[in-house]
Amino acid sequence: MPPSPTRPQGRPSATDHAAIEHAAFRLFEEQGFDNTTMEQIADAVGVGRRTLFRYFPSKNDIPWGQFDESLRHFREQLASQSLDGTVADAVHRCVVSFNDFDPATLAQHRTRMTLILTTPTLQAHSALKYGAWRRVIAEYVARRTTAAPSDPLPALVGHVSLALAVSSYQRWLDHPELRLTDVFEESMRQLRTYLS
Amino acid sequence: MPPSPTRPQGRPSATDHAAIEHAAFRLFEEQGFDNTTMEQIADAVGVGRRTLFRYFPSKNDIPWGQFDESLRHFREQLASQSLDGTVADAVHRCVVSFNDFDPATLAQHRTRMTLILTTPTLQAHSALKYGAWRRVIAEYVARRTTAAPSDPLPALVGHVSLALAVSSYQRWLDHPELRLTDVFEESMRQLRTYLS
DNA sequence: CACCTTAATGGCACTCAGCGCCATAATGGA
DNA sequence: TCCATTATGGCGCTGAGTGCCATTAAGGTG
Repeated sequence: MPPSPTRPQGRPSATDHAAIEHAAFRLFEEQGFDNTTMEQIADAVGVGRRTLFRYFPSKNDIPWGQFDESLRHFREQLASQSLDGTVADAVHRCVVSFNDFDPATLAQHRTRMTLILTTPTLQAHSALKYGAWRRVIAEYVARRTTAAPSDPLPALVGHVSLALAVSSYQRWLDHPELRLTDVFEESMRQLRTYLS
Repeated sequence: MPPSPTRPQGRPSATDHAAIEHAAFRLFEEQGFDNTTMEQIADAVGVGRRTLFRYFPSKNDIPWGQFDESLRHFREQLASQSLDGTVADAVHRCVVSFNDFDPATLAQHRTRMTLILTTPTLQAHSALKYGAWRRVIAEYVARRTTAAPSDPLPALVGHVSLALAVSSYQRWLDHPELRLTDVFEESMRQLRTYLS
């Protein structure tokens, strides 16, 4: 027997993250995020409201999809950076690559980010998501600089990297003709110019 | 008759922002922010729950006090900057001065910021407050650089200034012996070093 | 086939933030 | 005394989120 994708045991799942996301985004687009209730999403998926909360800890987390898992990749990519260049270059490379999406999924990503960046409720929630992202960077910088725990640099780099990323995204959403990674590079250049 | 502080007319207020803040902070400290209900605060103030929502649009806004009003000062101070220096210097000066508090109110300010920066619920809500703060900076930069509305620099400067401010605050909260304005300066120096 | 274990579902009831509605209270003025 | 003005606060509702628990749908074992 081939060790088939073992269905462990127990009652099979009635849905999955992708199906919920799909139904939810359709409703968000039709009625807006705040006007869509978890009950409506549950009905659209064909599942109980209670079950939704087992897949996403909150309604605000639905637009973020598998963000938390993607942080693991981000962490690993940072860890595998060569130690030759500067810390700033390594961080910048990984931040850009973290946001370099397959053209096939780009449209979906644009929809996602538009929702997140234009809905106040989600703007607020994103602070928590961003916090986890910043922490990944801060941990890397701390390791690379063998900084004391109280060294302010790691946290600062996390915050500034986020600042660059979010303002790049805002520009990218306004200008669909630009490539996201190019916008990142341009923002970085602008910041360097501004500060000198 | 001296034009006495005209009490306009109508039923007098039963409380004010300061009294609510005071009662709320006491409860937040005793039980934590999330475990404190609006009803408890209302009882402590001696006022109806419904009335609280006329003074603060949400529970999350209570720790921010009169932040929205202070943005007006911030805007005016930026507007009154000399045009001699660089935009970066003007922004930096105003950001530092915005966070230069009277020693008498410093302890209160530290309590406030500790609460905001360590409570996840409030971290999330702060994104909305920060957004308004960033907009003030972005508007100033746009004016000073006569930027096209699509110019990315104003938004970028807003984001990066915020990044500096928040990481400075985190450091200041960890190190009570430091002066907040000094921490700002140090963060700015560190950023310049990091990027060059 | 009956039975057990495992794991997911989903209903129910509850708390709490927030909001719309509106009757009521407390003031100054005519 | 009556009126206009303005704040209060009670009531009832919606909707997110949670704890609890009975139920369902598998796989495995004798």
